[in-house]
Amino acid sequence: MNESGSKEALLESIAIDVKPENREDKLCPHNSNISCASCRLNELCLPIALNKSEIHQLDEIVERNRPYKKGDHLYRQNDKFKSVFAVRSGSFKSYVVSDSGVGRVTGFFLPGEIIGMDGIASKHYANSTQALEHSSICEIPFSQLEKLSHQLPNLQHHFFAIMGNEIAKDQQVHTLLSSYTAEERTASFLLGLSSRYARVSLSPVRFLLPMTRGDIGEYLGLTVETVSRIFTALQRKKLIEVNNREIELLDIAELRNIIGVN
Amino acid sequence: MNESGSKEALLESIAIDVKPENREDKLCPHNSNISCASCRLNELCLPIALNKSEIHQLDEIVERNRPYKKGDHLYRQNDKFKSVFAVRSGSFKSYVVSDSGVGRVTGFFLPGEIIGMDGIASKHYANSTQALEHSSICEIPFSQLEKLSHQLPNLQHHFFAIMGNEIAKDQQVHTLLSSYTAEERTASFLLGLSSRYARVSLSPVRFLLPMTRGDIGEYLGLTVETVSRIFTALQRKKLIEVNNREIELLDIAELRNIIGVN
DNA sequence: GCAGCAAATTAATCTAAATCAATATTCTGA
DNA sequence: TCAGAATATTGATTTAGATTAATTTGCTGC
Repeated sequence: MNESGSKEALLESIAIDVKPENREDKLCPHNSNISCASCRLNELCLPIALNKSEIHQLDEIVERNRPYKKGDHLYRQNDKFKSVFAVRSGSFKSYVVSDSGVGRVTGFFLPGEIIGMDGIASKHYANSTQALEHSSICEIPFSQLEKLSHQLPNLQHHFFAIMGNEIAKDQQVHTLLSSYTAEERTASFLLGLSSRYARVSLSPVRFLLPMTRGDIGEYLGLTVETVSRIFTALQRKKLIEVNNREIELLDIAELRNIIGVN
Repeated sequence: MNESGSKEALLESIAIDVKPENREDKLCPHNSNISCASCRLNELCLPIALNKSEIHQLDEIVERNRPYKKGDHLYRQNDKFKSVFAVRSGSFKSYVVSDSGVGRVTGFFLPGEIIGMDGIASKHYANSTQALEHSSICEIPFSQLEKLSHQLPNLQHHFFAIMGNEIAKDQQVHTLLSSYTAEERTASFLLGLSSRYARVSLSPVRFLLPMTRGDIGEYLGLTVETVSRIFTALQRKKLIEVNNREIELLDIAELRNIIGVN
């Protein structure tokens, strides 16, 4: 409820270039020769709470694939479940296509976040996931992750936490979709992105949207037109500054106010 | 689609046994002296995939609390996370109350289902959960479950699966809320309940709703009035028969058709 | 460098579901 | 057993956001 206030401190301290080419460099090179031990995301990705030797063991099972181009699929709906994935750089979206052909975006993934947990139970991925931009991934074969979790209580504990976090997050989205207005959804979405960027040491007030208005609309249960209109309205109210994919949050307090969090 | 006739009416309080001759079971479903090994839900609850001795170990850590009366809370939003819970009989709802006082239902739980996983990551429950009727619960202290999971790979594997299932399910709800009409949501909700009742060997075509129209509306992102109207409309179309809390699904194929699943 | 297409904006209508309002039914507890 | 409260239904009206349509902007590959 009101335990969300701690993010504020980060706001001014970090000012980071948003030009794509620099962003990638800063975040995580597409270079595959990095190890978990040296990865700058290791404080928020799987290695968190593991010690040196444990990280080394994790390292052994992680596969660092070639980079993915925009639009490349990590996996498709109904593919056999094999791995979960940690975003190393770039971003991804998950979506389902219904029989009627209408696609709906079910999630966006930024660096340090884990993709593919929806396939664990049924042994088949429940959605398709593709890169929104040039991106790189660490692939973690799930059976090996399970085996290793069994040896490393810290890893088991942490993976339970990651899954629990996903569940809690999904339930927040449930509330958002079942009771928020278009403006509230949009404000909440922008604030959510903001703190996720802050988490990877990028500016929480100025960032590039890796997804289209259409993607945002599908995710939030709105149409493209509505998303666009709300962006314009928020800009008119001086709460944000939009320039195509570039977003600046001008008044975070007031954005929070819109969704009733103070 | 029709359930085996040999199973007793486990939960007569919430569902109607269509075959009265099968009501030979004298065991009170709220009886606390049952063990996991003898629990009729053990094929779909935590003990699944465990062997005799493993089930015994699980049994050791399960606390079988006194029954809960309608309205009793299992826990409240922001309580310190301690346990997950398996529904033994009855039913529960989870809900969050926003600052503005508007409550939203985030989930319903039937026998054999696990409650409380939203608290694992943050160590505090993200919602409140209360009994919808006289119900009983198995409480599983999470730290002990973790410890035991570490000893029993089967249990670890299964709990990962339970969490993965929750994630997959939440994402289906995301799609439902972001793109389905009121009628589609309602049909999907009824079909969902139907298969969950089937899972515990209750009739998938005739059951009692343990929740109010208001609860359903909050869960589906609709108002009470809309839920009521849709029920009436579905009844007029001869797809269901409603009598206050009693529901009969008359044409499952056509209900499926509404949500585009054939 | 620009043709062609994808993405985004803006405006005018339309509509599904919300809101408002009144009544009916069912449950609960003294 | 009955009074009051909670729950449910039904109808009239309103409205937020969808739909339709047209235009503008940006981006990609030749």
